[in-house]
Amino acid sequence: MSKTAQIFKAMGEPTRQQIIGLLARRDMGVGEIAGHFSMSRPAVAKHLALMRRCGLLEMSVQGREHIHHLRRDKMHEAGQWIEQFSLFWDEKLADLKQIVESEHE
Amino acid sequence: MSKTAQIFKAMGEPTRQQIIGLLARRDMGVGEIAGHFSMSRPAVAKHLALMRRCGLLEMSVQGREHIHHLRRDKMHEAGQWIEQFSLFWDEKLADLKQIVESEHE
DNA sequence: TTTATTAGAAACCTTTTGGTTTCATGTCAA
DNA sequence: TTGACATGAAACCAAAAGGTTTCTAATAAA
Repeated sequence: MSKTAQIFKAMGEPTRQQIIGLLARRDMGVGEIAGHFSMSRPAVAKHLALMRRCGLLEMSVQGREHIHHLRRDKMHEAGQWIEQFSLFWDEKLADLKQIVESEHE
Repeated sequence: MSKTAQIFKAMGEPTRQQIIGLLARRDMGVGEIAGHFSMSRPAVAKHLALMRRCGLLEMSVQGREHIHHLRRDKMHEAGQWIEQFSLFWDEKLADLKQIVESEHE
């Protein structure tokens, strides 16, 4: 599976989207993150592990806390995959069409 | 599940990413799309149905063919969800910090 | 009006996913 | 050093996902 597919899969789940929302504000340990959800801490920990595996999160051990940090650059990478297919190229192709047509005037 | 989560889930699977790649070039019927894969046509049809349900694809019946069309605007919408958390805000917050600090000079 | 083509629907199967509980480990603090 | 705290790991479970085959329904073409 491609790198972007993994990141999209990571972002395509409500709990993980909320985790992104939390970590966008500031870095947090596993316990604090889990505190925002009604599910068990191990459940949240598994989401974090998945997000780490695809590079979306980074972890640093500080004493007994495992601080998680959002890799915004990885999110941006996924965003660029989208833009590759997005409206952008429609416009570029329309421009190109115009250029080619104007050459025949 | 949020709209964007559904779209990310749709884009977070290799086969569906390839389908996006195909439909980015031109609209296609189910059979032609399935022709690009080694799996059965019903399997591909199920992927298409999922992508339609979340609004990523649009279908129009032309005779006995069901033509599928990529909704680039929906992709772009998902892209905007990403940018909301992306590098953008880091810069904005840095700017804001500078403004606040300069007011105390 | 048969026959071939194009596709959706249903039933079924296996693997993955998202959750649980329980247990083990490392770290801080009394 | 003993106990409380923060976390990971493992075993387990139900539901969802991704695939298959078979059957049915339209439409086009002979």
